[in-house]
Amino acid sequence: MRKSPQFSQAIRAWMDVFMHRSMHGWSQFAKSIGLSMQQFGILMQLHHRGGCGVSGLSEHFDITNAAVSQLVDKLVQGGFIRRDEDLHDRRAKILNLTDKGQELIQRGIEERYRWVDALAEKLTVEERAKVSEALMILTETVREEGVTSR
Amino acid sequence: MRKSPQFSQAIRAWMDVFMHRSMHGWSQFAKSIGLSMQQFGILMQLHHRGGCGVSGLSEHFDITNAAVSQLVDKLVQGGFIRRDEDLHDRRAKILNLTDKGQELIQRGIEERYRWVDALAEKLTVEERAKVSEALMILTETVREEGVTSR
DNA sequence: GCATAAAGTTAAGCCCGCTTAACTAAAAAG
DNA sequence: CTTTTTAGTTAAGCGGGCTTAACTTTATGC
Repeated sequence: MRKSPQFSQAIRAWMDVFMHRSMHGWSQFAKSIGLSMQQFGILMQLHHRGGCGVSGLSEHFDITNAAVSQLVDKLVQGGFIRRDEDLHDRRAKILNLTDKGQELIQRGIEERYRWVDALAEKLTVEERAKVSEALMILTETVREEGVTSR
Repeated sequence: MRKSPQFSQAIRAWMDVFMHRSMHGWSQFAKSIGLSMQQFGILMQLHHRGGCGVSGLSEHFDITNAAVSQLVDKLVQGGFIRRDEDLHDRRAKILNLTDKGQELIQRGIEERYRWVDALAEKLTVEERAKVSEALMILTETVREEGVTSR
């Protein structure tokens, strides 16, 4: 327990506050546009892993291909995603966000950022600098080291 | 746009990484103990706003009292929460986590913290100090100012 | 080439969450 | 004291997500 209780304390407090806001915010947003969290989750996943097949999603969400296929169906009908052909494997489909899908996610992200920007305005210039540096450190560390924890 | 693009950049990058991990982690955890996200959400809400009535929850989640009542039913049957009497208003119930419920949430939170602790170990001592300070600043700001964003 | 495996879709069926509507019980308003 | 409001529950019914099972189409291994 010598690994800096202060650090643990700090990051846990922040997680509490942040998670709570974000989770609620996302689910409100999804509901506001008439999407379930699962459907929205698929859009999010496509947003930041880029196009992938049905199997990729079913693995990530730990549900069957059939389930994904059905969810995808609704999203295709809604015009949020496209089923593109895979040129190298004619069995496979590559799922991609349409422009409409992209814009939607972008809008959601912007909304989520708003309170954080409001937060920024309460900080002094130095505080902002400190926070920026710290978050960059964290983000880099996660990305580089790929802290899996799984 | 003069309000520090660097700050925005930093916090957005972190949000991306963090949100993704956390959302996924929570839903896996809920599923692993056989609870839906909605049910789990109720437990979470009770966990950190403390006991409250049915109406409080229905307002927060923006669903009807009937829906909450039914969800609560399952959680009561599962032994996660209790319907206590309100001494000042005999119509009302006060919903509280049981010990089992408390432990469950606590365990979930601990699991969520694990990857963040793993992350801490990749940092140098100075980095940890910087990050601690920054997160304390953020958390305090949110809590004090109550940045609502709503 | 032929058997087997893999990617995806479709349909039937189940459970779940949610809503509306009808109801009970208690508090507040007059 | 009666009327109206408020807190909560119950039941019927709808739509959604997920699974299993059966099927089509394309790749792969021998």
